[in-house]
Amino acid sequence: MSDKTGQGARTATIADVAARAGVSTATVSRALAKPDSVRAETVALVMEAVRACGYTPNSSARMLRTQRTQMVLVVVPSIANQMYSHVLRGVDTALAPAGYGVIIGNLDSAPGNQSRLVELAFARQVDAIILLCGYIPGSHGRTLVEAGLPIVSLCAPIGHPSIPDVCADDEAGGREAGRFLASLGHRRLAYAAGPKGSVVDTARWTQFRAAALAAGIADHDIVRVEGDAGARFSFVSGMAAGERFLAIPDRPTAVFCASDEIAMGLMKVVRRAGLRVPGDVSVVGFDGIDQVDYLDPVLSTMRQPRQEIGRRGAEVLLRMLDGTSTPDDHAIRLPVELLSRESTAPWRPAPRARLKDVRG
Amino acid sequence: MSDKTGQGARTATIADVAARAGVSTATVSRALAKPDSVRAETVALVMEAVRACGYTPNSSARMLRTQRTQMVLVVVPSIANQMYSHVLRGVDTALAPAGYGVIIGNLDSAPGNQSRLVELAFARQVDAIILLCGYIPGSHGRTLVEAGLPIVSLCAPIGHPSIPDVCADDEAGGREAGRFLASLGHRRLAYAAGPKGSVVDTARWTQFRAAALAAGIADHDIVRVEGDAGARFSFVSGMAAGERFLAIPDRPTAVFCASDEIAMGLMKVVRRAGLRVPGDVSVVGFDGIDQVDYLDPVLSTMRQPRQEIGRRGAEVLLRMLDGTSTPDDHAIRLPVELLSRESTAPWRPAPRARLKDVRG
DNA sequence: CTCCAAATTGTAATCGATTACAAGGGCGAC
DNA sequence: GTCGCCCTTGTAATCGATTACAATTTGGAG
Repeated sequence: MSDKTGQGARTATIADVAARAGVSTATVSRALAKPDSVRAETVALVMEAVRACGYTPNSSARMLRTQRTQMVLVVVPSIANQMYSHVLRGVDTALAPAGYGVIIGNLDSAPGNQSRLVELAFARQVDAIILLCGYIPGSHGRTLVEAGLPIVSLCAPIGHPSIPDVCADDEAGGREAGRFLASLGHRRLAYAAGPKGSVVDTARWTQFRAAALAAGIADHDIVRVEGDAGARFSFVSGMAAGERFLAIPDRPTAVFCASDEIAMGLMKVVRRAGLRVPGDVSVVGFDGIDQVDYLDPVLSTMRQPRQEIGRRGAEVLLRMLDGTSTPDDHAIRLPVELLSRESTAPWRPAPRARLKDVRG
Repeated sequence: MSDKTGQGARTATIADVAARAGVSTATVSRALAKPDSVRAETVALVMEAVRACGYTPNSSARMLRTQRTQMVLVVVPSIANQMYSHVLRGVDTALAPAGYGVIIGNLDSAPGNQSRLVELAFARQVDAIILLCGYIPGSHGRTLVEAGLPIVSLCAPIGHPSIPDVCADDEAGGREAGRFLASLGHRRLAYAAGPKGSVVDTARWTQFRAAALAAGIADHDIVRVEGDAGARFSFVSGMAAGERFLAIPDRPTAVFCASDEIAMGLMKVVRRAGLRVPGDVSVVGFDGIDQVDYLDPVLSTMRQPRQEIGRRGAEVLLRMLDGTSTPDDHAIRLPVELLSRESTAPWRPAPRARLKDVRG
């Protein structure tokens, strides 16, 4: 009764396969890894035994022996953010053919999470790391860098000497947004800000402002509107920015937002207040997330090459892993694209006056 | 010159720690795993050595020895879908305290992905599996079930004898939607369908229809509008449904949609055609994803307890893992909640006539 | 026929932890 | 003083693969 024979469907090991095929475990391993080094008939024999046993090599054993896990840790601030899920897809499509899998480290899922990520790296459960969070996670005085694994940072530059950056050209994006709104005839502009001090926010804001100044707009006609400090680039932050925007005395006629979510929040608030988009105020977002297509009006935005960022970043990482990395990899900037859609319109001076004329 | 001393920052092993602390590796292992079984001073000694070496146990070695990876595979149809990212968070919050990590198997990131997932399970790289996809992935004639790991299915019931289901009460949701719209006075209803034949779609549709009939609405006044077959519960499918809805001769005044994304697509199309929501047509979605808050009007919807589904599912799985599972776990249905917001309104018979009266 | 290189396969060490079992030491009871 | 038990620690086997090295076979050249 306590006999376990025949009940525990114990997984087959390489020894089982070897026994069945009448060869040594070394031969089985070779037949699977490099069939060319084994006689064709033997390979066939082994394959047959593999099939018969339903054998799949145990990955823990392989990892231990080879000292490689074929896994990459990807640290994302929030998995619910569309932006990151597209970057992730790009990462995956580049990594999969090279035999690497992805472990997602989601920062927003649990507070104590940071230390779990660090553990993962130090326990050698991954071979390399991709950061989408713009900083280097750490805990208990250790940071991810000290694990000594190859790291690249995507979407937000870190500027660490040993960590290549791959991201969209935020400076160009800000500049282009400034030029675009100015070219539509707007003379008073606002910037709905992201988290103050973040590299990304700074890049977009300074260049936006610079472009506006260059287009002849007065310094005091370019106002920076803060959002909700804690809420980063989110929708709720955009609503807060919207409230502040409405309170500006001589209200700007166009807003450049640090993200699409911010733009959505802001649009919601200003439209509730009775303003028309783009009639009374033009809005431009940043990112190009899918949701902007669902809006009415469809949001004009600076599209980041999300999937491309992921793909390029993964390629850089693969080069670091096989030692063929070049200095060119260290800082890659990918172009953004202005999508002019329905939330922006040329500014007509004194539209109300004209309206009155029509009526009168 | 070929001397490697001092350059390769080789990761410390348990042997290094043991040597430094002047004890055996067994003692180090015990001091870390169950400190109570080791003299306090020895523990202190070991801890000091651990700190000095910067030691973290190698997880591959541990996995091999213990035959457990402390990892769970979660199969999701698309990581970009908000619905799933919230379920994932629920899963993670329940799994993390038990010492389990999550590996996300994203079905939409690569076509050949299915076989990678199966490999993962057979290679014993995970201890258990959570399915969010509503079916059992397989490849090369093997399915995930055959790996012999504990499995639970979330969000969409599979009905497999060895796989517990945890999902929202779709039947109740459909029923409640039907009752709600009827109670608002609507006498002609439409259902914007999800993928035909899927368990989820069937449950929502049949119960919606049943509730409408029970409320005295005629059978021919309840029309099912198909979306885009390939596009599942998505926005584009909703747009297709919207076109078909517009083409209905004696057009219904309210639509119940199989998902929020479908509702968004449909709303976009019908509003483009000049109809007002909720003035001309009321719309109810299903899921309760964040994006519906961003809409104008805010969408009325049946909210699924997303995070709760994930949490409960993970708890069931943990019970299967430690052998304390009960039959009650086999099929769990969580209640949905009707969120009545801005996209639904009572139906006023002949509103145009009344409008004329006011003017006349 | 002999000899050497190439091709093929086997033997056994190895990766780094966990843990069963053995062994040593301390202490109280008799 | 001796015995036995408990507490603590060490020795060595083990998990399941990969791979360096050795051994054997094969085939061709001379």
